[in-house]
Amino acid sequence: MPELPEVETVVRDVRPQTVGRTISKVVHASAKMSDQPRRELARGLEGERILALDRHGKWMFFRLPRSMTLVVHLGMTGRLAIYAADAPRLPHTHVRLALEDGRFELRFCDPRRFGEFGLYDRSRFSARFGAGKLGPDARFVTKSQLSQALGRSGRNLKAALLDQKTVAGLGNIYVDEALFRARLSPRRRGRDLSGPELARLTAAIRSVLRQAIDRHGSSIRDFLVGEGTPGEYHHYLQVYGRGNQPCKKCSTAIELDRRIVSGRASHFCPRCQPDEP
DNA sequence: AATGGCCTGGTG
DNA sequence: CACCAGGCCATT
Repeated sequence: MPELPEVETVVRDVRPQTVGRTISKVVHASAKMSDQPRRELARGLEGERILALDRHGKWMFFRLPRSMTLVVHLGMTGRLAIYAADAPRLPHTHVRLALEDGRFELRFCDPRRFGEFGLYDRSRFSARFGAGKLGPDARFVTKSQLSQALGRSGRNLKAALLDQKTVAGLGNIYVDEALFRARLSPRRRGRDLSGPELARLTAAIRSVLRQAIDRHGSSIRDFLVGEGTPGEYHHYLQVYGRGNQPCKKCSTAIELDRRIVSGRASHFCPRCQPDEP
């Protein structure tokens, strides 16, 4: 569930407390979380200064010296935050990194373990995240980038936009919200969109993400930031999670369809988002 | 391009 | 007890 706005919220929370600081000790790293044992993480991280924290889509990249990168993905249930070293630990806290004199720790907690916490060198990083692996970041995607990515796709919009190679950062919530705002059916094919429709989709993606970031993301289920402050954007969702409820624009019942992308719930207004242009 | 598996907490 | 949440990768 953490999508781009939630990850951006975490980045803004964690960045001032990590960038420029040194990782003094890998206090704990659970074996089940990654294929890298604690001693391997310790060898790569201890004594290193965090040079920058970047985000691309839902991925977080802590830049370290010598082209090393600490990669963090929150999966569905991941949480990343700074805590006092003596603060009680959440269940399923898989990694704890002591910073500077050890009074504070960066902790990674992930009950469902869909997330990732791993150290990459330059070659492993580019093999995984290099050219063509991730699409442009959704926050500032342009119409021409979307046109490039969708222009020849025979898949429907819902599937194409969920694919991180098309555009990076959208998940089930914000795809449904962006399509509603763009008045496009999730069943439409990418290659069938007109110029004005592509422009609408571009603007919808950017504006829904900007507004969600302004509200610190959506806190449905278990997403919380830092000390546990919830985001507020779930109060502004127009279609996600509103199956059978009236559309906020036209009062038609919002549809919930699991066949558009199998296994995924798609929420949309059949009147505001018609299948034919 | 479509599907299954990973994983576990919460709900009916 | 069955099922659902779902991002991402591997497989078909």
